[in-house]
Amino acid sequence: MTISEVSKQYGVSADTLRYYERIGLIPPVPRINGARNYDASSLSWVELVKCMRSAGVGIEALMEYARLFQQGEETLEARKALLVEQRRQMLARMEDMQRSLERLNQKIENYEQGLAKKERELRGYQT
Amino acid sequence: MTISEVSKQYGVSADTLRYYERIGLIPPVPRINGARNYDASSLSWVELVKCMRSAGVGIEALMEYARLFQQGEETLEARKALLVEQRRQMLARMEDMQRSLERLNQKIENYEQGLAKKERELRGYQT
DNA sequence: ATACTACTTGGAGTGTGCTCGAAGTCAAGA
DNA sequence: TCTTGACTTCGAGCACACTCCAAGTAGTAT
Repeated sequence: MTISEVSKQYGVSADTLRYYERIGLIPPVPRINGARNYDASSLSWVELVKCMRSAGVGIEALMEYARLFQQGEETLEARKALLVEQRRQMLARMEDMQRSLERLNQKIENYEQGLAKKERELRGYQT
Repeated sequence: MTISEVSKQYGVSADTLRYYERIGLIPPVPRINGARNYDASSLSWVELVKCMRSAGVGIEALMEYARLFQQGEETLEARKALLVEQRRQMLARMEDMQRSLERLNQKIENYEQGLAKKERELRGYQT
């Protein structure tokens, strides 16, 4: 799969795909005549990175994960610990957002009440 | 309330508080001898902005909200529409995170199984 | 052979959101 | 009166995560 095909398929720009590989966030993608040829393994990396990035996981953590991965089996524990820590942070962010969402809902409700009140007043003038 | 007190209370740096006011994200804070003296109204702005920023609402949207607010009652509808749109985006982000979280949970579970298997193998060698 | 297209690398540039430094003002305490 | 400390403004600088550009190469179609 060429880089532009991957770009379309996953909604990640070719520049970003090259960037991710360059900084070691995705392990080296196999080449044909120098051009990237994404295989199943590379694609699963792309998918993972896209998924984690969209959930707010930092580049730094994903770099570390890819680095550990390429060091082999002895890093299984460390990788798991990294993922668990990222999950903890993700949950914290989600709880934060939940609170903000409730606050936002409350605010919108206030506006609805305010607007309804205003409308009643206007009707009062008209009728 | 002085800027440093607000900073401590809300966990937002004084620089950031000045920045928010400067770009119009928080309406002008009353002064005493030139120094900011946060009143209840300013504090509620700080709290709102902190809450929304932490949930990923962009500076641009909050600037627009503050701008509308300062234009008075005729912008009630527009303000509500803005909040509703931000809620929509916030929900979308949360759903995205939910999916990522599930993916992460699955991945962690895989590691747990892999590690358990490895441990069984090791025990096998030992006993 | 020539042109076209899609790819390559390396490095510089961009947008967002702060964060810091310099130079100055003001009120309180020694 | 002098110093100390907290504040002020303005503008520059920084971190993160891309995004773009220039110059070059390799396979394909005419």
